[in-house]
Amino acid sequence: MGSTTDVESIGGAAKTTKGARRRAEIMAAATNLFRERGFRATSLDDIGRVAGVSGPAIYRYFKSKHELLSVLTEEAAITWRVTVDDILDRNTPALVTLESLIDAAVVLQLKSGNLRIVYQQEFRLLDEDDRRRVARIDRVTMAEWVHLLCEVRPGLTDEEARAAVIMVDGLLRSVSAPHTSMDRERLAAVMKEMAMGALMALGAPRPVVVASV
Amino acid sequence: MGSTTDVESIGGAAKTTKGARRRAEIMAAATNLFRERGFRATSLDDIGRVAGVSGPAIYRYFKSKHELLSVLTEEAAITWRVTVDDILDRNTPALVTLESLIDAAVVLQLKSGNLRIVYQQEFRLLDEDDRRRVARIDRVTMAEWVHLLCEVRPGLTDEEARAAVIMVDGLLRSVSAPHTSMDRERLAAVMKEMAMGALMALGAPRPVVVASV
DNA sequence: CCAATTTGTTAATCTTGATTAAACTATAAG
DNA sequence: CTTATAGTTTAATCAAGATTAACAAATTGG
Repeated sequence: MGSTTDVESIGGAAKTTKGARRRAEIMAAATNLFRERGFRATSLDDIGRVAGVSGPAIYRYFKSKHELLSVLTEEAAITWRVTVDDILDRNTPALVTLESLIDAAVVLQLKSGNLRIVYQQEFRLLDEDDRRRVARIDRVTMAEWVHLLCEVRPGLTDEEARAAVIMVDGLLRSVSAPHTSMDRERLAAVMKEMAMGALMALGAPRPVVVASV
Repeated sequence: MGSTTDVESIGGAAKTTKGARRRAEIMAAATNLFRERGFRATSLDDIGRVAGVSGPAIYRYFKSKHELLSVLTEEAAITWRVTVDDILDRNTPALVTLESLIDAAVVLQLKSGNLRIVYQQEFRLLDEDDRRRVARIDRVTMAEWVHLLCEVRPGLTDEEARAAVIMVDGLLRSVSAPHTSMDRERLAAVMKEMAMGALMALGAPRPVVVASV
């Protein structure tokens, strides 16, 4: 299946480099529009218009509007999964690993926040099969997080750790860079502080603050 | 404004008690369906079916499907605003007030999580006017939070505090009770710990944990 | 019990938007 | 230059679903 192609098609056309570029444009346009208006409120014509192509041309790249969504969500899930695996492979001490995960989550959120939000908000619209496939990817990622968190905060039950991970995910996901005038660095720092703060506060005695700044 | 009516109509029919009950059923059905499938993916027939009435009957209570959404989101915004105002009126010390706010947010999330999520996810589908109206309510609530947080964590800029509030909101909102097997009490405790932990970690020296449990 | 009003129902409309068809252009291999 | 193949376009389809219309049941004040 390998070739001179830039981006291997996950499930569409795009053999040539130009085709791959066009495909990417469509995905980018779709991501932003889905984010702004939602999947059902976005028409293929809308997507085409933004991607600089009009309407049904999208069918050259995706079997259906639905598949477009499916590819996007799968991409989001895989990206995150790969990132997590990568960090876990480093075999650093648990706390360090946890920090790395949060750093990575922050970076990803600031870089591809739109995709992540589309993933979260439109997941429910996937059909049974797609949902199952994507959920399977996520399940593994979640299990890793839970395991790690239980190591760092012994005393947490699995259920509690799972809830905690969901909440930290929600915390980070609620940030969209364009919404603030803060510079990226500062925003990233705040995100990390809060995420770590939330996790470390868990099941611990109320931490003693030595001094306030 | 009080009367023999159960629920004051914000903008529809429902003069009689029975009418009010029916109206409430429709709103409840809509809330749950919007939450599960999203506004556009939910048809009026779907809503009617769940509310025990069929299809276009809903027009007796709401001018349009759109108004139904608008009423729901406004209700969510107002409920939260009233709760916040109530707590602020107590004039307790800043830190206590902050804790009370979080307690209230947790309770509200566990009681009306669906409505809150619909509010967040479908806000973007409101038309200009509705959006503005609801946003105005929210702006005030947000300002109060930011003010309070700046008092508790001096050194934070307004922008930072605003981002922090958004993140804590995201943290809490990501919890849906049915998703976990934990009992309510425990879940609420975890939510509070994490929310407070996230906020208190902000702009503070890394807190020193005296002992882990 | 009766006319007015409120609630509902089912059978049209009408629009929007996904998907297909049919026909056309660019382009790369020969 | 010629042809097969991508890549596109515009003009049909077709279905779903929000409104509306035209009626019917029921509730209410008298």
